[in-house]
Amino acid sequence: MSKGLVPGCDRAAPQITVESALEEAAAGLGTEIVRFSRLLAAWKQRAKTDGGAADRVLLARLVVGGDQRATDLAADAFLDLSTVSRQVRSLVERGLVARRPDPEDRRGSLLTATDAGRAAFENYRRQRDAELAALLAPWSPQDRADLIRLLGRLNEDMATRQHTRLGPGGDQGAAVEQGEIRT
Amino acid sequence: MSKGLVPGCDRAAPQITVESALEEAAAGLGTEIVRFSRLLAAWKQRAKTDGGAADRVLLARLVVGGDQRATDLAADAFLDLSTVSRQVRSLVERGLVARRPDPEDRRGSLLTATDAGRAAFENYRRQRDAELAALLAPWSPQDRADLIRLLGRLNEDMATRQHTRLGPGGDQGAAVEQGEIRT
DNA sequence: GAATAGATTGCTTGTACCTAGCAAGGTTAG
DNA sequence: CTAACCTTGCTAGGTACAAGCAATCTATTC
Repeated sequence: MSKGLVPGCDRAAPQITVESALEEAAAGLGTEIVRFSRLLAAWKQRAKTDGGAADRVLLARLVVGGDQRATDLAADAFLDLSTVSRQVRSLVERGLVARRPDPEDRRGSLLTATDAGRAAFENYRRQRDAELAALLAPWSPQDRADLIRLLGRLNEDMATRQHTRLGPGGDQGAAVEQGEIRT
Repeated sequence: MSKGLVPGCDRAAPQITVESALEEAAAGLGTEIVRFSRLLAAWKQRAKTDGGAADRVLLARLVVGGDQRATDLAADAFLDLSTVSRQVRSLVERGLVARRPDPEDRRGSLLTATDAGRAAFENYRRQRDAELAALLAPWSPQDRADLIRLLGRLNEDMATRQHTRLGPGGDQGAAVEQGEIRT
């Protein structure tokens, strides 16, 4: 298609090829993402009985990321602060998370995963990883590595867009470089 | 896990290396999947205002998969039939889906996407793909293709496990052969 | 330098909505 | 009659938005 360089439209031909390839890729990725989303929902539903569900993400952030304030958790998980507040209360009531006064700011508190919380998280993660390992077992090491790398990059890019949309939220690892969004 | 793991060889290292590599990959993938899940939820939340939310999946199935009964939709989406029933009612009330008596079984009805439903779905998909295209624009064609391919394979494997887990009486056949379908 | 009014930040609570499953019903088919 | 298909009532969970309280910061004034 892009070979015939007709004098009248030679400029547009390569452009169109590149763009249509991009659109095709976007459509394909969209298909896979929707499908993946459905599968994830079903998986969550199935794994709901053996413990809480949504607050696991917050617990995980506390275990692997260290003590944090609720605001940081909310920004990290793309959740409203009020939602995090409730989830944290539930976690505290179940003894998985403890509140501790922030020595630097007595308005809020620092959240810590208790030993029980760490154990619960490890238990959950072990089971999850076992299932994933069974899934990945027949894969080639190359494919495994590629999937993780590319999904990681997709996450990075999506998070950047999300944060850009929501404004500057707390962020720990990824240096999001967007201009100041004052006003 | 407890496979052969033959000791005594001059180098048992490769076995161990293989297993630990698999576990490491599973852990890495788990991390990325959890993160991706949160990002997807946030994205859905943000896109909630411009139309329905969850019933889009059912509408999509009807558009790309043709007329179906509610039971088939439920099996395909891993949802309870009652949930599908309600969502279908909503879709019908909004004029996106029409009921039509099944000529072969008057107990239920066949569901069809109306023209408005098709238009709504196309509109949604166009917008979704535009966002994804913007996201993928800086990617190399190789990375794009790889991500789609690997995510597709992950979906295949997960769907297989899901179906086998739900038992053979469930919904075999519906979600298996959707080669060219784009949802 | 101290006091303090106003703005900002951190979190909680009230409310409403959406999604989902389970259980109990109707209705039709075989 | 029994089984298949669908609907409806109830319940539960997760989430956002708005409103509000408490602690801190900033700036102005004396």
